[in-house]
Amino acid sequence: MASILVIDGNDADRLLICNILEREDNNVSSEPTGELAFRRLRESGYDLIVTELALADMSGMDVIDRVRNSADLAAVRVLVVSDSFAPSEMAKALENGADDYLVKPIEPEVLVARVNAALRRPAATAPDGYIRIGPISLEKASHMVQVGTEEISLSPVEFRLMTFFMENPGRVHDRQELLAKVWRRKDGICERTVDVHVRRLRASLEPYDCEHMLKTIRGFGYRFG
Amino acid sequence: MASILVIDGNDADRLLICNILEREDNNVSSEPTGELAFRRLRESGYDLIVTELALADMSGMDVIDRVRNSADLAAVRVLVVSDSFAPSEMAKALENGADDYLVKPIEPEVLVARVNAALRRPAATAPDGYIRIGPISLEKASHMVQVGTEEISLSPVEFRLMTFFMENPGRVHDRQELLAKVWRRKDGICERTVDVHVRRLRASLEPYDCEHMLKTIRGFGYRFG
DNA sequence: TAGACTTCGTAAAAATTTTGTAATCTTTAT
DNA sequence: ATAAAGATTACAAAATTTTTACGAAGTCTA
Repeated sequence: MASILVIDGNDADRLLICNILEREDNNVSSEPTGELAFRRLRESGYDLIVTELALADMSGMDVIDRVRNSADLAAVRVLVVSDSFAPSEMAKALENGADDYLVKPIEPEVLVARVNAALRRPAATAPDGYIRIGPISLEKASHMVQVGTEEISLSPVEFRLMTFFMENPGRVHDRQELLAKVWRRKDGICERTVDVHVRRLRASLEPYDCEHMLKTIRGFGYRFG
Repeated sequence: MASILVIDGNDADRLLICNILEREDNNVSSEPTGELAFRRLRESGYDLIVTELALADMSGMDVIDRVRNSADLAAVRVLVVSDSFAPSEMAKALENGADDYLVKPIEPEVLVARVNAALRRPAATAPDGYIRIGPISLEKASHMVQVGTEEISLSPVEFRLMTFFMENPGRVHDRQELLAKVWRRKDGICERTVDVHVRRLRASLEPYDCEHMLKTIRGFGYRFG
């Protein structure tokens, strides 16, 4: 179940969109204007925003910009809905960082498919590579990992492993996959090595009671999140 | 500059797509059939594939599946192009892991915008394998089973058994069938073992009053749903 | 450049969980 | 009431993961 925020000044459209998404078991809220929407975004976390392009107080383009330029909203997907099918407008929205662009009238099946596709994709990381999951935040550029407000120091392999987990949270990764994606080699390293590094990562998280975020899925591998 | 592979049996369309993408400074190759395309994929790396849905030797859907199920092609984006605008077809393609779905005739500006957007985003992932029956939901990707809102933890065999039941609900399965499909062996294990595992599964569901979903069909086997 | 320190992969012991079976109750159908 | 089928329980072997330890290789510093 995903948290979705719908922004549309047109009451009928807004309700329609909300209804469709609620039927799919999502946690849906909605606002008619950009300002109200951002107030809501500040209060609680959302996975995805569906926004009309022509809002009363700002353009959907502004919504994209503000979301994409805010580090803690980097993971939020933005779907733009527009009355007009103008290729140049679509191009601009997508270039600015929208995840998709739909044209009204809304086809329920299409909306659902596009929303789910956007949600299924791994979360985009901000340009500076800032990722945040729960109390843990990681910045690729500065090679920094924080738990809560404290910085923890990780070795190179540990950092890459942590990055991989944070970029792909919530799914199981078997040891082979981790060796391939984190160690960048399919063979030559024994699988137990992964265990040891997971152990070391957990040890780093332990002082902050976060070691439970790295779960063992017996018989398969590990899952973070 | 991105490496792009265009797959389309229709020569005119294929050339058109190639032309549009080449104008954008991409490194474009093309093939008319799926087999030739995969031979090429094996030889050199690509960032993105644009494939027609109806190929001569395989469906575009097969292209998606093969790409998504191959670890070394995980980062490749797949854009599907189709003659027909059928919401259900689009939904299926996106669900299977396509990154986007375009409808012919191709609008150059739209194609370019969609391609660039797909390249900018992280690649879509293989389908989740999310199943939901009544209050129970199961997600293969995360290896997670929830009853209502609570996560329950299952052992490997229990998870496989649960998955099998949820993928084949409402049907009776005799013990031989379960041993063959869940245990992947026809012999060597006594039938009573199934009983024990069913018991364990029920025990996990019991706290949520869901054990009745796993019914005993006396003389035949078990049925879930 | 030597020495101190860190990191990394492996191996092996220890701890833990899983799993198949057998033995013993319970239930059901006739 | 009785036999057949299923449910429970307990248990020990097997499989898997965790933890510890260690030497080689790489880095940094003085």
